[in-house]
Amino acid sequence: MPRKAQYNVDAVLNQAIDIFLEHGYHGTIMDEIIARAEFNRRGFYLEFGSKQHFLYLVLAHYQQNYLKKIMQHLETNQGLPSIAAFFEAYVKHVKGKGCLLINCIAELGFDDAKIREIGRHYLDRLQIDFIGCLEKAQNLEQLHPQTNIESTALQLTSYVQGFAVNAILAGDTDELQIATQALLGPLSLKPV
Amino acid sequence: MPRKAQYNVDAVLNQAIDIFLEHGYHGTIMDEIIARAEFNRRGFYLEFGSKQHFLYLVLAHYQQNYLKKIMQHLETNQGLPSIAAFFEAYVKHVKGKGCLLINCIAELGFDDAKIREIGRHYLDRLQIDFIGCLEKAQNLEQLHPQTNIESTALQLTSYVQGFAVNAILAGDTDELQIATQALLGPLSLKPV
DNA sequence: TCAGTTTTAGAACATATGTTCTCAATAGAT
DNA sequence: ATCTATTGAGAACATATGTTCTAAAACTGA
Repeated sequence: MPRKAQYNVDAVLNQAIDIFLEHGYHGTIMDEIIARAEFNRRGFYLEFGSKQHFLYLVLAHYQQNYLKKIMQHLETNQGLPSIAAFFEAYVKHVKGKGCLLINCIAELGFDDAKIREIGRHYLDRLQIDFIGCLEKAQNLEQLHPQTNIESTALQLTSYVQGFAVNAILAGDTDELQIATQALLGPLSLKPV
Repeated sequence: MPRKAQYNVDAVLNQAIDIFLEHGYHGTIMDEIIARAEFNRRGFYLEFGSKQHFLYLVLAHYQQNYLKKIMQHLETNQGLPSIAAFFEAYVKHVKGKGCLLINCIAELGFDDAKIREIGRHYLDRLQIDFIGCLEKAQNLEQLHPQTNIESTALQLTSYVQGFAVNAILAGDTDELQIATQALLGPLSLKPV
Protein backbone atom coordinates (compact mmCIF):
# COMPACT_ATOMS: atom_id res chain seq x y z
CA MET A 1 0.00 0.00 0.00
CA PRO A 2 1.17 3.52 0.63
CA ARG A 3 4.62 4.64 1.26
CA LYS A 4 5.37 6.13 4.67
CA ALA A 5 6.32 9.77 5.03
CA GLN A 6 9.86 10.36 6.17
CA TYR A 7 9.57 13.77 7.65
CA ASN A 8 8.87 14.39 11.30
CA VAL A 9 6.43 17.21 11.88
CA ASP A 10 7.83 17.96 15.31
CA ALA A 11 11.36 18.23 13.98
CA VAL A 12 10.18 20.51 11.20
CA LEU A 13 8.45 22.78 13.69
CA ASN A 14 11.51 22.89 15.91
CA GLN A 15 13.78 23.73 13.02
CA ALA A 16 11.42 26.45 11.94
CA ILE A 17 11.58 28.14 15.32
CA ASP A 18 15.27 28.78 14.87
CA ILE A 19 14.88 29.92 11.31
CA PHE A 20 12.12 32.38 12.14
CA LEU A 21 14.16 33.60 15.11
CA GLU A 22 17.11 34.30 12.89
CA HIS A 23 15.45 35.99 9.95
CA GLY A 24 12.01 37.02 11.11
CA TYR A 25 8.84 35.99 9.30
CA HIS A 26 9.15 37.89 6.04
CA GLY A 27 12.90 37.44 6.05
CA THR A 28 12.55 33.67 6.13
CA ILE A 29 12.15 32.05 2.74
CA MET A 30 10.43 28.78 2.14
CA ASP A 31 13.54 27.30 0.56
CA GLU A 32 15.37 27.53 3.85
CA ILE A 33 12.57 25.95 5.82
CA ILE A 34 12.28 23.14 3.35
CA ALA A 35 16.01 22.59 2.97
CA ARG A 36 17.01 22.81 6.61
CA ALA A 37 14.20 20.57 7.74
CA GLU A 38 15.06 17.98 5.11
CA PHE A 39 11.58 18.31 3.87
CA ASN A 40 10.01 18.62 0.47
CA ARG A 41 7.79 21.27 -0.96
CA ARG A 42 4.82 19.16 -1.77
CA GLY A 43 4.80 17.57 1.64
CA PHE A 44 5.07 20.96 3.21
CA TYR A 45 2.03 22.40 1.48
CA LEU A 46 0.05 19.23 1.98
CA GLU A 47 0.84 19.31 5.67
CA PHE A 48 0.80 23.02 6.46
CA GLY A 49 -1.12 24.80 3.73
CA SER A 50 0.78 28.07 3.55
CA LYS A 51 3.63 30.00 5.06
CA GLN A 52 1.30 32.06 7.23
CA HIS A 53 -0.62 29.08 8.49
CA PHE A 54 2.68 27.37 9.14
CA LEU A 55 3.81 30.29 11.27
CA TYR A 56 0.72 29.95 13.44
CA LEU A 57 1.47 26.27 13.93
CA VAL A 58 5.09 27.00 14.74
CA LEU A 59 4.00 29.60 17.27
CA ALA A 60 1.56 27.19 18.88
CA HIS A 61 4.27 24.57 19.05
CA TYR A 62 6.65 27.14 20.48
CA GLN A 63 4.24 28.12 23.20
CA GLN A 64 3.30 24.56 24.03
CA ASN A 65 6.80 23.15 24.15
CA TYR A 66 8.89 26.07 25.35
CA LEU A 67 7.09 29.03 26.85
CA LYS A 68 4.56 26.91 28.66
CA LYS A 69 7.20 24.71 30.21
CA ILE A 70 9.13 27.73 31.39
CA MET A 71 5.99 29.21 32.87
CA GLN A 72 5.32 26.05 34.79
CA HIS A 73 8.01 27.16 37.20
CA LEU A 74 5.52 29.76 38.33
CA GLU A 75 3.03 27.06 39.25
CA THR A 76 5.22 25.22 41.72
CA ASN A 77 3.90 27.39 44.53
CA GLN A 78 7.20 28.22 46.13
CA GLY A 79 6.86 31.99 46.06
CA LEU A 80 10.02 33.86 45.20
CA PRO A 81 12.11 30.79 44.38
CA SER A 82 9.53 29.91 41.73
CA ILE A 83 9.97 33.34 40.21
CA ALA A 84 13.74 32.99 40.32
CA ALA A 85 13.49 29.57 38.68
CA PHE A 86 11.24 30.99 36.01
CA PHE A 87 13.70 33.72 35.14
CA GLU A 88 16.62 31.37 35.16
CA ALA A 89 14.85 29.12 32.68
CA TYR A 90 13.62 32.03 30.60
CA VAL A 91 17.02 33.67 30.34
CA LYS A 92 18.58 30.38 29.37
CA HIS A 93 15.94 29.90 26.73
CA VAL A 94 16.17 33.32 25.08
CA LYS A 95 19.92 33.72 25.42
CA GLY A 96 21.49 34.73 22.13
CA LYS A 97 18.22 34.24 20.25
CA GLY A 98 15.36 36.21 21.71
CA CYS A 99 11.75 35.09 21.91
CA LEU A 100 9.83 34.08 18.82
CA LEU A 101 6.53 35.36 20.15
CA ILE A 102 7.90 38.78 21.07
CA ASN A 103 9.63 39.01 17.69
CA CYS A 104 6.42 38.18 15.89
CA ILE A 105 4.55 40.83 17.84
CA ALA A 106 7.17 43.39 16.88
CA GLU A 107 7.25 42.41 13.23
CA LEU A 108 3.65 41.45 12.54
CA GLY A 109 1.58 42.73 15.43
CA PHE A 110 0.33 45.78 13.64
CA ASP A 111 -0.98 43.87 10.65
CA ASP A 112 -1.90 40.52 12.13
CA ALA A 113 -4.75 40.47 14.63
CA LYS A 114 -4.21 36.81 15.43
CA ILE A 115 -0.63 37.46 16.50
CA ARG A 116 -1.82 40.35 18.64
CA GLU A 117 -4.35 38.14 20.33
CA ILE A 118 -1.82 35.43 21.04
CA GLY A 119 0.53 38.07 22.44
CA ARG A 120 -2.10 39.55 24.71
CA HIS A 121 -3.05 36.14 26.00
CA TYR A 122 0.54 35.35 26.77
CA LEU A 123 1.26 38.53 28.66
CA ASP A 124 -2.00 38.32 30.59
CA ARG A 125 -1.22 34.80 31.61
CA LEU A 126 2.26 35.79 32.66
CA GLN A 127 0.93 38.61 34.78
CA ILE A 128 -1.64 36.39 36.46
CA ASP A 129 0.95 33.73 37.21
CA PHE A 130 3.27 36.32 38.70
CA ILE A 131 0.47 37.60 40.91
CA GLY A 132 -0.17 34.08 42.15
CA CYS A 133 3.49 33.63 42.94
CA LEU A 134 3.79 36.94 44.70
CA GLU A 135 0.76 36.26 46.86
CA LYS A 136 2.25 32.95 47.84
CA ALA A 137 5.52 34.72 48.59
CA GLN A 138 3.73 37.14 50.82
CA ASN A 139 2.07 34.32 52.70
CA LEU A 140 5.45 32.68 53.15
CA GLU A 141 6.82 36.01 54.40
CA GLN A 142 9.42 36.16 51.67
CA LEU A 143 8.19 39.57 50.62
CA HIS A 144 7.86 42.90 52.36
CA PRO A 145 4.30 42.83 53.62
CA GLN A 146 3.41 46.18 52.10
CA THR A 147 4.58 45.21 48.61
CA ASN A 148 2.07 46.14 45.94
CA ILE A 149 1.50 42.80 44.28
CA GLU A 150 -0.18 44.02 41.13
CA SER A 151 2.44 46.56 40.32
CA THR A 152 5.25 44.16 41.12
CA ALA A 153 3.72 41.60 38.76
CA LEU A 154 3.64 44.26 36.09
CA GLN A 155 7.31 44.94 36.72
CA LEU A 156 8.17 41.31 36.30
CA THR A 157 6.20 41.10 33.08
CA SER A 158 8.16 44.08 31.79
CA TYR A 159 11.40 42.37 32.67
CA VAL A 160 10.40 39.40 30.57
CA GLN A 161 9.91 41.59 27.54
CA GLY A 162 13.06 43.50 28.27
CA PHE A 163 15.00 40.24 28.39
CA ALA A 164 13.49 39.08 25.13
CA VAL A 165 14.84 42.14 23.36
CA ASN A 166 18.13 42.27 25.22
CA ALA A 167 18.85 38.65 24.52
CA ILE A 168 19.21 39.52 20.85
CA LEU A 169 21.63 42.32 21.63
CA ALA A 170 23.60 40.63 24.37
CA GLY A 171 24.50 37.54 22.38
CA ASP A 172 25.98 34.79 24.49
CA THR A 173 27.25 36.93 27.35
CA ASP A 174 26.13 36.59 30.94
CA GLU A 175 24.54 40.02 30.95
CA LEU A 176 21.06 38.66 31.37
CA GLN A 177 21.91 36.43 34.30
CA ILE A 178 23.51 39.36 36.06
CA ALA A 179 20.53 41.53 35.25
CA THR A 180 18.21 38.91 36.71
CA GLN A 181 19.98 39.08 40.02
CA ALA A 182 19.93 42.85 40.01
CA LEU A 183 16.21 42.87 39.27
CA LEU A 184 14.98 40.09 41.53
CA GLY A 185 17.33 40.70 44.44
CA PRO A 186 15.59 43.78 45.76
CA LEU A 187 12.28 41.94 45.94
CA SER A 188 13.19 39.54 48.69
CA LEU A 189 13.29 40.33 52.39
CA LYS A 190 16.71 38.79 52.79
CA PRO A 191 19.54 38.77 50.29
CA VAL A 192 19.26 35.83 47.90
CA MET B 1 19.71 75.50 -15.40
CA PRO B 2 18.49 72.46 -13.55
CA ARG B 3 15.08 71.82 -12.38
CA LYS B 4 14.46 71.80 -8.62
CA ALA B 5 13.44 68.64 -6.82
CA GLN B 6 9.95 68.65 -5.36
CA TYR B 7 10.24 66.03 -2.72
CA ASN B 8 11.11 66.80 0.86
CA VAL B 9 13.58 64.35 2.36
CA ASP B 10 12.37 64.97 5.88
CA ALA B 11 8.78 64.28 4.95
CA VAL B 12 9.81 61.09 3.19
CA LEU B 13 11.69 59.90 6.26
CA ASN B 14 8.77 60.70 8.53
CA GLN B 15 6.34 58.86 6.31
CA ALA B 16 8.68 55.91 6.21
CA ILE B 17 8.73 55.62 9.98
CA ASP B 18 5.02 54.92 10.02
CA ILE B 19 5.21 52.50 7.14
CA PHE B 20 8.04 50.50 8.69
CA LEU B 21 6.21 50.53 12.02
CA GLU B 22 3.13 49.07 10.39
CA HIS B 23 4.64 46.38 8.22
CA GLY B 24 8.15 45.82 9.50
CA TYR B 25 11.19 46.04 7.25
CA HIS B 26 10.72 43.05 4.97
CA GLY B 27 6.97 43.52 5.03
CA THR B 28 7.29 47.03 3.65
CA ILE B 29 7.46 47.22 -0.12
CA MET B 30 9.12 50.01 -2.02
CA ASP B 31 5.92 50.80 -3.86
CA GLU B 32 4.26 51.85 -0.65
CA ILE B 33 7.15 54.03 0.44
CA ILE B 34 7.27 55.70 -2.93
CA ALA B 35 3.53 56.09 -3.27
CA ARG B 36 2.73 57.27 0.24
CA ALA B 37 5.59 59.74 0.29
CA GLU B 38 4.57 61.22 -3.08
CA PHE B 39 7.99 60.35 -4.27
CA ASN B 40 9.37 58.77 -7.38
CA ARG B 41 11.55 55.76 -7.86
CA ARG B 42 14.40 57.46 -9.57
CA GLY B 43 14.65 60.16 -6.94
CA PHE B 44 14.48 57.55 -4.24
CA TYR B 45 17.43 55.52 -5.46
CA LEU B 46 19.43 58.61 -6.33
CA GLU B 47 18.86 59.97 -2.85
CA PHE B 48 18.95 56.82 -0.72
CA GLY B 49 20.73 54.12 -2.67
CA SER B 50 18.84 51.06 -1.50
CA LYS B 51 16.10 49.89 0.78
CA GLN B 52 18.57 48.79 3.43
CA HIS B 53 20.53 52.00 3.36
CA PHE B 54 17.25 53.86 3.49
CA LEU B 55 16.27 51.99 6.63
CA TYR B 56 19.47 53.10 8.32
CA LEU B 57 18.72 56.70 7.42
CA VAL B 58 15.16 56.38 8.65
CA LEU B 59 16.42 54.92 11.91
CA ALA B 60 18.92 57.73 12.34
CA HIS B 61 16.20 60.24 11.65
CA TYR B 62 13.93 58.45 14.08
CA GLN B 63 16.50 58.55 16.83
CA GLN B 64 17.45 62.14 16.20
CA ASN B 65 13.94 63.53 15.96
CA TYR B 66 11.96 61.32 18.30
CA LEU B 67 13.87 59.12 20.71
CA LYS B 68 16.49 61.76 21.44
CA LYS B 69 13.90 64.39 22.18
CA ILE B 70 12.08 62.08 24.52
CA MET B 71 15.32 61.23 26.28
CA GLN B 72 16.05 64.89 26.80
CA HIS B 73 13.53 64.80 29.61
CA LEU B 74 16.12 62.80 31.49
CA GLU B 75 18.61 65.62 31.18
CA THR B 76 16.55 68.28 32.89
CA ASN B 77 18.05 67.35 36.24
CA GLN B 78 14.88 67.22 38.24
CA GLY B 79 15.27 63.69 39.54
CA LEU B 80 12.08 61.64 39.64
CA PRO B 81 9.92 64.21 37.85
CA SER B 82 12.31 63.99 34.92
CA ILE B 83 11.82 60.25 34.84
CA ALA B 84 8.07 60.65 35.04
CA ALA B 85 8.18 63.20 32.21
CA PHE B 86 10.30 60.84 30.14
CA PHE B 87 7.81 58.00 30.52
CA GLU B 88 4.87 60.23 29.83
CA ALA B 89 6.47 61.35 26.58
CA TYR B 90 7.60 57.85 25.68
CA VAL B 91 4.21 56.27 26.25
CA LYS B 92 2.56 58.98 24.23
CA HIS B 93 5.04 58.37 21.44
CA VAL B 94 4.75 54.60 21.22
CA LYS B 95 1.03 54.41 21.91
CA GLY B 96 -0.70 52.25 19.35
CA LYS B 97 2.43 51.96 17.23
CA GLY B 98 5.42 50.63 19.15
CA CYS B 99 9.02 51.71 18.73
CA LEU B 100 10.74 51.44 15.38
CA LEU B 101 14.12 50.72 16.90
CA ILE B 102 12.86 47.93 19.12
CA ASN B 103 10.92 46.46 16.20
CA CYS B 104 14.02 46.50 14.03
CA ILE B 105 16.03 44.77 16.72
CA ALA B 106 13.39 42.06 16.97
CA GLU B 107 13.07 41.59 13.23
CA LEU B 108 16.62 42.16 12.02
CA GLY B 109 18.88 42.06 15.06
CA PHE B 110 20.06 38.55 14.49
CA ASP B 111 21.17 39.16 10.93
CA ASP B 112 22.14 42.81 10.98
CA ALA B 113 25.13 43.77 13.09
CA LYS B 114 24.59 47.46 12.49
CA ILE B 115 21.09 47.32 13.92
CA ARG B 116 22.42 45.46 16.92
CA GLU B 117 25.02 48.10 17.50
CA ILE B 118 22.50 50.91 17.28
CA GLY B 119 20.27 49.02 19.68
CA ARG B 120 23.04 48.49 22.21
CA HIS B 121 24.02 52.12 22.04
CA TYR B 122 20.48 53.18 22.65
CA LEU B 123 19.91 50.97 25.65
CA ASP B 124 23.27 51.85 27.16
CA ARG B 125 22.53 55.50 26.81
CA LEU B 126 19.11 55.02 28.35
CA GLN B 127 20.59 53.20 31.29
CA ILE B 128 23.22 55.88 31.85
CA ASP B 129 20.66 58.64 31.70
CA PHE B 130 18.47 56.84 34.19
CA ILE B 131 21.41 56.47 36.53
CA GLY B 132 22.09 60.19 36.32
CA CYS B 133 18.48 60.94 37.07
CA LEU B 134 18.32 58.56 39.99
CA GLU B 135 21.46 59.97 41.55
CA LYS B 136 19.99 63.42 41.28
CA ALA B 137 16.79 62.09 42.83
CA GLN B 138 18.74 60.67 45.70
CA ASN B 139 20.46 64.01 46.27
CA LEU B 140 17.11 65.71 46.28
CA GLU B 141 15.86 63.11 48.77
CA GLN B 142 13.08 61.97 46.46
CA LEU B 143 14.31 58.41 46.71
CA HIS B 144 14.78 55.98 49.56
CA PRO B 145 18.42 56.47 50.49
CA GLN B 146 19.24 52.80 50.30
CA THR B 147 17.85 52.41 46.77
CA ASN B 148 20.19 50.49 44.51
CA ILE B 149 20.65 52.95 41.69
CA GLU B 150 22.15 50.60 39.13
CA SER B 151 19.52 47.96 39.50
CA THR B 152 16.73 50.53 39.48
CA ALA B 153 18.09 51.99 36.26
CA LEU B 154 18.04 48.51 34.80
CA GLN B 155 14.43 48.16 35.87
CA LEU B 156 13.51 51.38 34.15
CA THR B 157 15.27 50.32 30.98
CA SER B 158 13.28 47.10 31.03
CA TYR B 159 10.07 49.06 31.39
CA VAL B 160 10.91 50.99 28.27
CA GLN B 161 11.25 47.80 26.28
CA GLY B 162 8.16 46.36 27.86
CA PHE B 163 6.20 49.42 26.83
CA ALA B 164 7.51 49.26 23.30
CA VAL B 165 6.09 45.75 22.90
CA ASN B 166 2.91 46.38 24.85
CA ALA B 167 2.12 49.49 22.89
CA ILE B 168 1.54 47.29 19.85
CA LEU B 169 -0.79 45.02 21.77
CA ALA B 170 -2.61 47.65 23.77
CA GLY B 171 -3.66 49.76 20.81
CA ASP B 172 -5.03 53.13 21.81
CA THR B 173 -6.12 52.24 25.33
CA ASP B 174 -4.82 53.90 28.47
CA GLU B 175 -3.18 50.71 29.69
CA LEU B 176 0.30 52.09 29.35
CA GLN B 177 -0.40 55.27 31.26
CA ILE B 178 -1.85 53.25 34.09
CA ALA B 179 1.10 50.90 34.00
CA THR B 180 3.48 53.86 34.21
CA GLN B 181 1.90 54.98 37.44
CA ALA B 182 2.00 51.47 38.85
CA LEU B 183 5.67 51.13 37.96
CA LEU B 184 7.00 54.55 38.92
CA GLY B 185 4.81 55.13 41.97
CA PRO B 186 6.69 52.74 44.27
CA LEU B 187 9.98 54.49 43.53
CA SER B 188 9.19 57.76 45.22
CA LEU B 189 9.32 58.43 48.93
CA LYS B 190 5.91 60.06 48.95
CA PRO B 191 2.96 59.17 46.77
CA VAL B 192 3.07 61.00 43.43
C1' DT C 1 7.59 -10.35 -6.99
C1' DC C 2 4.11 -7.32 -8.23
C1' DA C 3 0.61 -3.73 -7.98
C1' DG C 4 -1.06 0.19 -6.09
C1' DT C 5 -0.61 4.17 -3.67
C1' DT C 6 2.03 7.85 -1.68
C1' DT C 7 6.15 10.34 -1.29
C1' DT C 8 10.00 12.85 -3.11
C1' DA C 9 12.72 15.99 -5.70
C1' DG C 10 12.74 19.51 -8.30
C1' DA C 11 10.91 21.68 -12.49
C1' DA C 12 7.50 25.01 -13.47
C1' DC C 13 4.54 28.92 -12.63
C1' DA C 14 2.74 33.23 -11.42
C1' DT C 15 3.39 36.96 -8.97
C1' DA C 16 6.00 40.19 -6.11
C1' DT C 17 9.74 43.04 -5.41
C1' DG C 18 14.11 45.70 -5.44
C1' DT C 19 16.44 48.29 -8.86
C1' DT C 20 17.56 50.49 -13.32
C1' DC C 21 16.36 52.77 -17.50
C1' DT C 22 13.86 55.73 -20.85
C1' DC C 23 12.04 59.81 -22.29
C1' DA C 24 8.98 63.50 -22.09
C1' DA C 25 8.04 67.48 -18.91
C1' DT C 26 9.98 71.32 -16.44
C1' DA C 27 12.46 74.93 -14.05
C1' DG C 28 16.04 78.19 -14.21
C1' DA C 29 20.15 80.73 -16.26
C1' DT C 30 21.32 83.35 -20.16
C1' DA D 1 12.31 82.90 -25.28
C1' DT D 2 15.63 79.41 -25.60
C1' DC D 3 18.53 76.01 -24.18
C1' DT D 4 19.90 72.51 -21.11
C1' DA D 5 20.47 69.91 -17.11
C1' DT D 6 17.55 67.54 -14.11
C1' DT D 7 13.35 65.66 -12.57
C1' DG D 8 9.18 62.68 -12.66
C1' DA D 9 6.30 58.79 -13.93
C1' DG D 10 6.29 54.55 -14.95
C1' DA D 11 7.95 50.93 -18.16
C1' DA D 12 11.32 47.42 -17.98
C1' DC D 13 14.35 44.11 -15.86
C1' DA D 14 16.22 40.55 -13.19
C1' DT D 15 15.68 38.08 -9.44
C1' DA D 16 13.21 36.21 -5.50
C1' DT D 17 9.53 33.89 -3.57
C1' DG D 18 5.23 31.43 -2.41
C1' DT D 19 2.81 27.74 -4.51
C1' DT D 20 1.54 23.98 -7.72
C1' DC D 21 2.55 20.29 -10.83
C1' DT D 22 4.96 16.22 -12.86
C1' DA D 23 7.09 12.05 -13.13
C1' DA D 24 10.05 8.85 -11.15
C1' DA D 25 11.14 6.40 -6.80
C1' DA D 26 9.85 3.84 -2.79
C1' DC D 27 7.19 1.53 0.59
C1' DT D 28 3.49 -1.78 1.88
C1' DG D 29 0.49 -5.61 1.50
C1' DA D 30 -0.70 -9.60 -1.09
